[in-house]
Amino acid sequence: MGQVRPRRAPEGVSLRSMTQVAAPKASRRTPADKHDERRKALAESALRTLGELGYARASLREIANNSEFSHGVVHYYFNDKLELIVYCVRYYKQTCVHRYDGVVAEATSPEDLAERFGDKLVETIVEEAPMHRLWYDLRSQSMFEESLREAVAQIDQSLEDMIARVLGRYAELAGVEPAIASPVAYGMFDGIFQQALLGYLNGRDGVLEDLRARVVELMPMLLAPRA
Amino acid sequence: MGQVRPRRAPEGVSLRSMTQVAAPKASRRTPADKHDERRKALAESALRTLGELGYARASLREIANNSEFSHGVVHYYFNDKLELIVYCVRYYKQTCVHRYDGVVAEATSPEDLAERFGDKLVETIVEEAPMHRLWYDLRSQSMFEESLREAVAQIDQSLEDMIARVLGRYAELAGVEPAIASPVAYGMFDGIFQQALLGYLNGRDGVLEDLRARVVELMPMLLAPRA
DNA sequence: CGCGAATCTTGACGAGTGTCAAGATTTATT
DNA sequence: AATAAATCTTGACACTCGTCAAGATTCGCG
Repeated sequence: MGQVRPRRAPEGVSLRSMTQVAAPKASRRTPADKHDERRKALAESALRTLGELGYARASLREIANNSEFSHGVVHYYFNDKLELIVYCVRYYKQTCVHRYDGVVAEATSPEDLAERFGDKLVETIVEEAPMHRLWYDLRSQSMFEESLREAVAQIDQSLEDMIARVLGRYAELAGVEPAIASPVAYGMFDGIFQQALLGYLNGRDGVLEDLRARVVELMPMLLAPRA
Repeated sequence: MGQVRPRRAPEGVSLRSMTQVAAPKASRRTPADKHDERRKALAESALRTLGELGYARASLREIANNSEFSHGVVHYYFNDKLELIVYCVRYYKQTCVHRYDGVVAEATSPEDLAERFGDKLVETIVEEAPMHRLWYDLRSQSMFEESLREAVAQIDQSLEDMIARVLGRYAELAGVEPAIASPVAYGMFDGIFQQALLGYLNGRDGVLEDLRARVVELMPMLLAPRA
């Protein structure tokens, strides 16, 4: 009786599926890969609904309705709602972490980097506002829900690392050291980004231009004075 | 049929109850004041539960259970759950806005002000962490729930004004102008405060000392260089 | 094809939710 | 003290939720 279901990922996201977006072509399609692909497809579909309604208001039925699946299938691929949502946000945040890799690689001067960085920040607000508010929703929920904290802490760390790469390259191009440690830089940028996101969702005019200008204005202040 | 209940505050919080904490002693106790006092008592009680469980998980029954009221009375003083919660957060945030008035008034030097400010920030995390996470919860929810945005925007504005007073006095004591506009300053401080709050709730060591140090380190960077 | 495993659908269960109304109780007023 | 208004309790209604299990369907391999 019971225990009908086959093996499941023991917890969270399998290592392979998190560290590698595209499956290697070596083995054409193992059943384990199929399972992971299905999870991703479900996650991508769920992300739309989650980004629209947020964590608390997005029911599993609503998520399933806006997808090609039925509401029961969720429990086939995820142990519970929390695991689904953590998987979704992790899956999405994977791309966030590398959003500015091009900026870091291609910038030719400090000023150039600052402007490209500001542009990208504005761009992602316009194109992915629902995803970002979902992330802030999840992070806020983690302040109440103990079981969310580990995943949130990991994502936060990877975002901090991303900011550290941007600021590090910026300082390198300027030939100086950053004046502040990366946690501080991340906290600051996250704060003004969140502020801009909220303003954007509120329909306030000028928030995007302001964000861009603030980033460009702020970056030079984060550099140590020349020796 | 229906419509049994007497007059209600048409929406949100009455002006008098928001702008004045203690009722004037002129009229000893008008029935309207009694009504407001009861709302405040209910709000204070609700804030405990809301700070513990957050917006979505705190049911009206749970809120009432942790108070001297029954669950039905909520709808006597508030039109719905949303109105109650907005009232609660507004009620609490009133005190936040003036938390640093003493710091601004008593500081004798820029360094003194920065240290007092850092101390106060640390203090409020330790003493009122549940209230702060409730605020961040509500603000995140406002990204999804249109009807929360006006209240959130007002509170955000009053917090920005508070930061502007702190930074303005700091610059005044230093004899220079601030290098950044107040929205930027608010965004930054809010970001690192939120970061510290999250770390504190995660039980990470050193977050409070870090917050204090970061504020003290950051403040001088927000001043324009001497002319 | 055939058979077992994997996948998916369907329907239900129980718990919990916001809301509301009818009546009990308290308070204020005359 | 009597009457009306204000306040509070109680219990219910209609609904949604996450979860789960039993059965249907599809898939993959011999």
